[in-house]
Amino acid sequence: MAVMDSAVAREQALDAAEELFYGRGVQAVGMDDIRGASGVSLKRLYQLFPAKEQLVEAYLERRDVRWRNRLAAFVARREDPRERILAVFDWLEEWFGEDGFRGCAWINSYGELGATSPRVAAQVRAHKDAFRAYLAGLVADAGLPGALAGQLFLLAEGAMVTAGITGQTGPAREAREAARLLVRAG
Amino acid sequence: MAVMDSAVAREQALDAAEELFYGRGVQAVGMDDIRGASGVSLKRLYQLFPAKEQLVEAYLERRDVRWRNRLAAFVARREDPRERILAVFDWLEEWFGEDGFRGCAWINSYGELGATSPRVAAQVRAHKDAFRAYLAGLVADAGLPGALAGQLFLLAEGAMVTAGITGQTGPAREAREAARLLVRAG
DNA sequence: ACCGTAGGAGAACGCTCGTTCTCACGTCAA
DNA sequence: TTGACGTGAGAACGAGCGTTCTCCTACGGT
Repeated sequence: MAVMDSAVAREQALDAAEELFYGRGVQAVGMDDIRGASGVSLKRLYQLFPAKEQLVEAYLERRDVRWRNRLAAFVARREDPRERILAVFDWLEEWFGEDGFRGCAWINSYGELGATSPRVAAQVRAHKDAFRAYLAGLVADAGLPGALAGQLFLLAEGAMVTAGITGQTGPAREAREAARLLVRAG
Repeated sequence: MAVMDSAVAREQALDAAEELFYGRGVQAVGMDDIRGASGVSLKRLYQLFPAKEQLVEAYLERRDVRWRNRLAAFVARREDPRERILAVFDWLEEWFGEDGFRGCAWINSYGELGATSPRVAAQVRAHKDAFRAYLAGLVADAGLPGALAGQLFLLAEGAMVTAGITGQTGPAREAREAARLLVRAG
């Protein structure tokens, strides 16, 4: 492969890392697999990410930004504050239906590495906190009681985990219906 | 260690497997760790479980039986059918508060091995199906609409995952409150 | 044109770990 | 007593993989 700008190589490495780590699990993917899929040489990889764990962290961080941006962009298309809350679950359904969907990357990573890598565990907690805070914002904007946010969060987490395990999109609709009832009750 | 009955050795191996696999993750625990913690020699271990994957399967299967029995025994103490539904979440709170709680063993195992071990993935699905069916039974006994079972299931899964990641018991109470509202609405 | 440097390909190193093998010992049947 | 057998302790084997090193090529500045 020809000489390549560092920023480009970094993105290609992260593209490969995301596809492989998410699809097969972190531990099942070697640095050599990343090289093969990205075309970035091992030497370059280790210049950009001095150890595999740092590549994992960078993968989770980039995915976190993208994931939350995609969600927020989808939700922002709705006007009504209560509709926005339900739109979260509509977006989950879209996500669950994508090719290669294999559950929540953070939940999976936590199961794989949470017990052995404090840094990954902290990143998972940060991601989930950010998602919960986002939901709390939507709930506040709709003038609904704060306790609702935690309940919606649990529904969304349950849907992610269940969709990941079963490979079906149905959990998103079930969660949406439960959310609708809770919003109405709130 | 003295000569040991096979059944006893098997239980000791599974005791060690459960403690270590659950506490540290499957991949972070070697067969030698199992030997050290159980006192069962490697030769014996491989007689009882011809490969590590079979030890993992036996661990998940024994834990599945015990987990569901514990839950059912706790719930059965309540008389009122609707109270029984809420008791599921009371039991979750107890479970989350136990020493060494580190989330749902099946969700964690799925994150770790779901992509690489079809047998483990199938066991996770079977466990979750059984839990969902149990909830559906409680819902039917209470004369509530069947759709409620899926919603309660998602709340419970969300609570497990969130309690595992945060190490707190609060998600059980949040899920219980949401369940109470959904039961009342149903 | 020439040299210093960066980069790519891939071999090599060292460690971990699943699995098997060796060997010595104790037990029990004949 | 003897010898076949099962067992425990632990060495050994072989593969996988994170990480580093070697060697060679190509390019950029002077």
